[in-house]
Amino acid sequence: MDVTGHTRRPASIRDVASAAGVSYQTVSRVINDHPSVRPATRERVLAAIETLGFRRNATALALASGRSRGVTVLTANTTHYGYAAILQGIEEAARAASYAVGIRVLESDDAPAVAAEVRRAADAGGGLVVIAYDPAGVRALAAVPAGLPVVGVVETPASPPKGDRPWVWTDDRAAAYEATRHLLALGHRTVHYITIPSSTRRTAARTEGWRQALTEAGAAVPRPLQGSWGPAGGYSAGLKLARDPSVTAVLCGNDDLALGVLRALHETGRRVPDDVSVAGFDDAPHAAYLTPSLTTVRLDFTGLGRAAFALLHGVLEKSDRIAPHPVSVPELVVRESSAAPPADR
Amino acid sequence: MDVTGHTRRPASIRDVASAAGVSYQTVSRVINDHPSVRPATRERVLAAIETLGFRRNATALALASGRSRGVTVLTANTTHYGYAAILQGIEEAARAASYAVGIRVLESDDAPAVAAEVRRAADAGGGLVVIAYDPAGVRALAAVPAGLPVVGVVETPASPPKGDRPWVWTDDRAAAYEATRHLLALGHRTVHYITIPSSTRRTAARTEGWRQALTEAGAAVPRPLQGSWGPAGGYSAGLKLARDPSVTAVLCGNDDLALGVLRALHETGRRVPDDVSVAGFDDAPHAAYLTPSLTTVRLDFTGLGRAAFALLHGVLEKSDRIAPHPVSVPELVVRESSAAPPADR
DNA sequence: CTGAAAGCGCTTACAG
DNA sequence: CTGAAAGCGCTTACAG
Repeated sequence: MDVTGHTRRPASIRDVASAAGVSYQTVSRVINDHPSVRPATRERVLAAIETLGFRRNATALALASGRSRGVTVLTANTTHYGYAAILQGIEEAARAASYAVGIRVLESDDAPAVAAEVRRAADAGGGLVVIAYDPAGVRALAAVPAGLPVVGVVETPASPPKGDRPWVWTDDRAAAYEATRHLLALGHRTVHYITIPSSTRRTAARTEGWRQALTEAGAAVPRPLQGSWGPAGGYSAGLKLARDPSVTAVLCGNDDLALGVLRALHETGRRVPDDVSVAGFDDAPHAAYLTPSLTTVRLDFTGLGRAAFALLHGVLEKSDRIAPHPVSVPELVVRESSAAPPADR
Repeated sequence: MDVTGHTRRPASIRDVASAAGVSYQTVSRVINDHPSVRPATRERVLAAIETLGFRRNATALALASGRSRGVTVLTANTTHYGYAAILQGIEEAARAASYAVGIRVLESDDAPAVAAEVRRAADAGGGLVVIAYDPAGVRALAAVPAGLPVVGVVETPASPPKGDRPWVWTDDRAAAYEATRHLLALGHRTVHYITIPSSTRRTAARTEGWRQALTEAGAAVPRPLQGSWGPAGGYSAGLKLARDPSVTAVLCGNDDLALGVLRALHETGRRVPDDVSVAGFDDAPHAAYLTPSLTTVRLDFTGLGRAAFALLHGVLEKSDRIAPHPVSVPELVVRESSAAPPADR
């Protein structure tokens, strides 16, 4: 110790051992809650740990034991609402389980670049959670080498995942189905759809749900418009739709797209919901405060993140029964932006 | 190798050494770009690395060398725009420097809980970036033990930081001053202010800038209203202000607060900007797409995150000259939500 | 230019 | 119940 009270080098189990008058193996037993330690010995060790301010070196633990109590999240984005909320859920659950969480952004969706990022993520040790909502993420999930513990956060898959590589998802099909049904029930002849950027699969679950609702109602199925993740994409898609006077209802892949659509409709003089109804996905924090407030489908991304970590935790700890982590069902939230079409008024 | 082509245990430097017919120290020299290795030897080692798919074990590297090429970000939040953008900037810069980034959320601002989180963050090894925009963050920054490399992302400080514990910040005072001046120049008699949650200092820089602009103009200085980080706080503060017919200009601590204020004014029948002007801070992605589009002050949080990492990198690598990382100056962006007050029309 | 030794701070068998 | 040994995969001096 120097005069400031800080040890130059943190105390190791050997320091604790000599302070407590035991061998360092005994210290190891105490900090690992090994049963076969005499209570008196344990007390002495605990006291030495306290006075020396000992903290077990996580790096040495990882090297010696071969496990690292860490998750790395691989994602193409950290700021869009869905991604950010998933990350929040993962961090929450990881912290509760005393896991460290790392984050690595996939800047490119170029296959070799993605593969390199996956390798670097694996270098951290521990498990992986890959957010596979976009081409980069989908590629990353596919590029994870066998034997590496990984959970994918995916769009609703066409077929269930393999047992050792679990996935989590929200019920995208049901979400889109509900939202479309809501708009049709208001009297709209059809519902136009602006998508978030698609991952690899042409028949995304949301598109399916939307199409199914239209088909069941005998409504025409317009061609979906490709949007982006942010308001700008909704704005430009909205300008296109605004030129078509037959458009009376627009479903948007997320609330930020919807925000852009609202703006585009405003600028082109189409009133919402009087002339056009708009609905989104997510129920992001701002959805309720827009004017008009936004009809949307609430998706529990934070819960999804928690579930992803719980699954990963299960495979890492090889617990027999992985606790089923239900992700809440998408819930339609009707607000001001949806109403009957002009013809019905 | 088994039939699937995956080694059970990853190749170590000893495996590479025996494959290349050299000692493992030589392998260590090659992977560390040590100059004194004969080119022919280097080639053989490189070839063995390639064929065995060797990757240096980061954990062992950290344990043996005592440095870990990692940053842990300590923050009370990961989803609000400013926090998320800072995190994005840190990750970007860290990835470019081949650093791993960890994230740990401060759920409580209770002093012992914060101290515990700081200790756990330190356990990861490497450096720390603490986002000190709120009580939890401010406490965390103060609780970082001496000797641990740390950079604080802070509100504009009253006095400059110590040399070995650098801070970064945006010019909050100038930002608030500019926004307030803009509103006064439009003819408003005064500007009401809704704050984001204050950290410890009563006289936050933004409040100072706002007050200074008012005082210089000889305007009355109303009592600031306490908001939150999200739209809900802006909404309730906005309802209060809407009851006062003398309120014609409102400055909001961030764009999400402004969104809530817009909603409150709409619900109470006060038109923006005809009756009341509203301005925010941040220029978040949605600000330009709101109706009315939002006058705001653009703050470069991503650049701030990059700068924070650059500073940390400097102290970790003990480079003599820490590259000055300029954070761009706040920039007023005038949009539809601000105009002359009703009296002047 | 290259190799043999010691050690980073732990854990995991193996003794007693 | 407790201790002595070997080892996790590297790096850092120290030899030659």
